[in-house]
Amino acid sequence: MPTFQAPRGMRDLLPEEAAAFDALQAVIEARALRYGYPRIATPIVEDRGVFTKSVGEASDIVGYEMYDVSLHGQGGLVLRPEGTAAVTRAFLEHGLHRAPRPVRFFYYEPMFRGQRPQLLRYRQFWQWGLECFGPEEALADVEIVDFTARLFAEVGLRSYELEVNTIGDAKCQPKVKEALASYFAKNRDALSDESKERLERNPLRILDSKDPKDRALVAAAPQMHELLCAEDREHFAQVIAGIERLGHQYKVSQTLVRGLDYYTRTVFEFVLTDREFTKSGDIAVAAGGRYNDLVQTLGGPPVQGVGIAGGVDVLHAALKKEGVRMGGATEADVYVLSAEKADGADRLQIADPLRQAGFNVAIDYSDRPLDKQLESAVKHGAKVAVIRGTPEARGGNVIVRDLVAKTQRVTRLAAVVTEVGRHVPKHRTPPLYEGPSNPDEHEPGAAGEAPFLKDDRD
RNA sequence: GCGGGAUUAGCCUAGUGGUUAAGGCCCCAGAUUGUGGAUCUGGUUAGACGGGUCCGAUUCCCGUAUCCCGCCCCA
Repeated sequence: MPTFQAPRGMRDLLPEEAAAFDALQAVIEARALRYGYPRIATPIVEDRGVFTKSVGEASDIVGYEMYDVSLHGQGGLVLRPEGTAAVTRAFLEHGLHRAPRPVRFFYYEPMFRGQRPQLLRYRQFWQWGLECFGPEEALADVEIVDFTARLFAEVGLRSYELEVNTIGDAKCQPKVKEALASYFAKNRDALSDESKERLERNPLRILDSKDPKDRALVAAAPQMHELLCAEDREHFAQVIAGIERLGHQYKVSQTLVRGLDYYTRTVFEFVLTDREFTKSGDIAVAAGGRYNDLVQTLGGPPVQGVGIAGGVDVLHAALKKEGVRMGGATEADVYVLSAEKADGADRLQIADPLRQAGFNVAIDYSDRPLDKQLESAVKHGAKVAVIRGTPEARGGNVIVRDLVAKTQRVTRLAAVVTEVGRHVPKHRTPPLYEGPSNPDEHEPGAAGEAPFLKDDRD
């Protein structure tokens, strides 16, 4: 029995799953770049205040879901429970509120919340996210929804639906809360105990209560959109028009509110609809919204923003359920074996040019009989065995054996790379630098277009 | 954080208040002085952890841990 185990709600990603997470990151990050959202990485640990100020003192995340971090008894630090506030902190710390707007970020990072683990709810979980600082235009909200819908289409997620709503801005939200609070206060006795508390803390949250008692009251409550200002309604109308124009399926839910205090106006959730995931209530695969006051809340100038966060663990599970394959091979294509004992250096020497050439090559370290080594190579998923040390594989020759076709040929050492290449693919090493090519190399008219137009003012 | 269920080897499953806890898969080795996934034989590995009841517990009870379900909340 293991003496240690991973902490509650935290798990290991074994190679296959880790590869899937890497693949998801690559796809999401590439798309983010295509939308103009470069990656930012912030520390896993942040000042507690970053979240208490932004997410809301009264929210559960801040209340009791944050992990304290201390060094030599010096506290005040927490494991970040979400990305938006952390990215906003970085945005301000580096003076990026003075950078050309909008300022856009993508992130893909683990988050930590001390919540009770449940289906697809972990204490350490991965989120991808987008943050856009600057624009007040509804277009930015629409683009983020568009990003997510097209991302899900690209990776093959089908069973989800999109819900959108608006909850008003700083001027308006207090009025909405007040109106709802007074309505629910009048019917206080009919509310669930939970909602009686919510009445004090955040009456908006009563709207998405699951309790049947509350739901009846909510159904008869004043409609959110009737309580909002004209500007909020207009902004929301533009969001809806944009989503519609792009042909994305959506549903307006006037009871959709979010648990984080910083949201203003637009809020949205992408919720899984597969039965396996709806058994236990809604599971969001991505959610976000507009946060027009967050930057100010954290001590910056008035800069509006909008963003989204998606659960990688959730997305991974949903895609798996839909039969989508993710991640590259985790096993070497080529195995180097030998019938000779204690010739490890020779095996490494054979492997080296193959590796240089881009093949994934593993070595059998043992002096076991050749049949054992072959069996082991097959069990490790190898497609090709390179065998040395047999009578025919001497004097500068090795055997290259196709383990799938069960055919082989004796090959000169100098030709091993070529021969192996007939059976398994080479893998490209990602470039260390992927910048613009030398502009001087560009030849005007090379693609058939006319040479650069001359500017008459010159 | 609150409530309910579960926990037998690396994995899946059986069984029992009483001597060496069973089987399958996996893993290791041998049959096969060396070309594989089969077969046969052998081997390693277990009742989450800590208490209690009892002559004796893996089996009954309690606590703790983890997982699952519901609530809260949320990606």
